Amino acid sequence: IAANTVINACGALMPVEEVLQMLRGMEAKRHRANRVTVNFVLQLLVKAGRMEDAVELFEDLCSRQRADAVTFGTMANAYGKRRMLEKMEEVVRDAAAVGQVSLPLLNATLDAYGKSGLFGNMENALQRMKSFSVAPDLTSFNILIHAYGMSGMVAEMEATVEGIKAAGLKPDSYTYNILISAYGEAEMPYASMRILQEMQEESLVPDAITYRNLISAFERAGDFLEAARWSMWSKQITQPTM
RNA sequence: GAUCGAUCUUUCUUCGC
Repeated sequence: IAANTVINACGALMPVEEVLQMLRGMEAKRHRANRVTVNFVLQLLVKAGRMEDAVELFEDLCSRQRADAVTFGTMANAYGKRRMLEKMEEVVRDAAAVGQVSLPLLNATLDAYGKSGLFGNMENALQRMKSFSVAPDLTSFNILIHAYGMSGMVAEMEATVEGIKAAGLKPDSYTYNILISAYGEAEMPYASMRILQEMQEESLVPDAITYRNLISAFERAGDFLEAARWSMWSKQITQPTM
């Protein structure tokens, strides 16, 4: 009934316990929580750091064939974020077994391997997408760029940026913010600045993250004057006079 | 029956481990 709506609307503000009780209450009364609601609760548990409860719910859903692509994606990401990579792969296998492998799930695995510095696994995960007949999207590319950038693998990163165009996609604000951060990490702040220009040429609006990344880039390179300059500039931009 | 909308994936910060 309306309990689905209540959970979806208020779930984020309610104690997790209450949400769980409500969900169980619905099951007890044979009111079936819909798939979105169940997935929403699963995500709540994950965000609350209650992996044990999340796993319990997940396994319950699996055993009753009620796990869908979002369910598997949520769990794969949860394990990936915790760097429980073998568990994550189990989820991928489970999802594959029932034909519920999604692009977000695969992207979550890319990110997990990338952030773990396991570039070989990341490449394999990328190749694996083909076997699921899934094409990498812009998020996939952003994940790869971030992974290479944060590890100072500038050549690989730039090759991946080329791949975006080759795939017929266009970089978005995430891409540019990641690149600005990456060149900063590599102590190439003027390359970061170039990226900001490109971003503006594409009519994308730099946000607070953009400026923070650029400021850090100059700070890391020891150019505190330029950093201060951008800091003042960003304050003017992001706090327009009223 | 189809499609769309609410739930999963990527950038800075804070906080946890």
